[in-house]
Amino acid sequence: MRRVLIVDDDPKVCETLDRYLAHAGYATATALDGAKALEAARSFAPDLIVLDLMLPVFDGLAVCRMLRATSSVPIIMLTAKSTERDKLAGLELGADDYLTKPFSPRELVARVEAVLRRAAKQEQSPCIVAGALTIDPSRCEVRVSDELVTVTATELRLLVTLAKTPGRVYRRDELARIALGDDFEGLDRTIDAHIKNLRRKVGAERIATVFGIGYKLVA
Amino acid sequence: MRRVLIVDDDPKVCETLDRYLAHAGYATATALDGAKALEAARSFAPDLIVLDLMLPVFDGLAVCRMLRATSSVPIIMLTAKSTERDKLAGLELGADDYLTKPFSPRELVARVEAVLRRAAKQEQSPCIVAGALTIDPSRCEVRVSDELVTVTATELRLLVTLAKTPGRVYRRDELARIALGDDFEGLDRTIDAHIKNLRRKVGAERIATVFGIGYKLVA
DNA sequence: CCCTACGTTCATCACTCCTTCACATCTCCC
DNA sequence: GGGAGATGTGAAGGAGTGATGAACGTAGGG
Repeated sequence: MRRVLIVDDDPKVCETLDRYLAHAGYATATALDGAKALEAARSFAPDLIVLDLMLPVFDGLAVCRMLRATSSVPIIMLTAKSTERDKLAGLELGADDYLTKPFSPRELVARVEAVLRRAAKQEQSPCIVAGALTIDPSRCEVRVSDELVTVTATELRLLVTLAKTPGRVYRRDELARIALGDDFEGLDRTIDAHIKNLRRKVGAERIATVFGIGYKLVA
Repeated sequence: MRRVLIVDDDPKVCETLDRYLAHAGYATATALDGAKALEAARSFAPDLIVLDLMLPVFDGLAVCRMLRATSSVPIIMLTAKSTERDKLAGLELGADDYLTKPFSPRELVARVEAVLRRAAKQEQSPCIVAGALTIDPSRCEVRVSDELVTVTATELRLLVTLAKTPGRVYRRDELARIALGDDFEGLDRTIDAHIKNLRRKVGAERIATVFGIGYKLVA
């Protein structure tokens, strides 16, 4: 369940938004001023923050700036001022969206969903890129110069290990421990077999043998 | 035909609005106080509610709040007070629009149509499209190249999960947690059974098995 | 109350792919 | 260049994984 932190100095507004978001299936927390907001951002670890511009202690812009210093959590700013200038200032500081009061809570829910959807799309790219190789563990896919090749789960783990530090030499027992599990009891030659299969799929020239030691990915 | 519930403590106002809305082609019902309004909201199942702020038994804000706890039916608030503050309170509580008395009945009809148009637009948008698949969770419908297929609630949740990020591989336990609930204690093989049924309905080629890991929707 | 639809489980079959082996090939060192 | 050891490779076996149809239990509706 996605978590939303609501920051507004008006308890009534907090309560209303809280109820709407909870009803829409979100886990929620509220904070009434900037200091509490920063604390809650740490302790509650929200997936998204709804942040009012006018706040006691620290104002919304300050909170936004401080959050952005350490985190990239999506932020939706609420503001009573509707001039272009304010919109710009909010967006420049890293808000993902903003809403001008008054607004219907339903619209907020829609924005929250839109922003989370956008964020989720961005987040799904912990692809490992090494030369012509692009490895996407979350999709279990490997691309060689944009050509899609299918690899098995074991081959993928092996390739990811090698690709995280291209050029570094891994001994067979290291590779076995990482790709086949700490408790692997088989022969080192098993790794050879997997390397053979990987070479056939990604191109033999990309995986180098270091005689007497192990294998490495060519940089 | 769209259904509109009119809530006002003044029978004359009710009658006037009723006549105008009926003439504009709406099915109507009226309620004279907050309690009757809540009951009518259940029994009449309106597509939209016109709600006066000043009411006996429960006032308009209370009614709005109670309705919103369980429903997202569009609400237009009527009020004699015209200060910004009241506008804010109404919108924050979930009204979709508001009208300050006195107003012309014709204007109300226009607002009703605008709000219903907006609501219709929002409602039809959460379709998830992935390749030839179109999934409409709110209608529990799935289309495969415009061919309508019926799926069960569980199959739908499973398909929605997969379709939100096509290509991403989901482990069985992830799918079970999302589609069957956090507290699901059953076997992973249950997912297999649902996947089998889904494949039969949407086409086996659209759901790929990732050996040793789980399933994914082909992009 | 029965019936239907659905979710879950089980047993069985089919398949993938990990592992091993045997032999060929290569590297290094003498 | 020759030998010993290390690595490459194709094939085969088998453990583990997935697919499938049927059976069971249950909840909801007529």
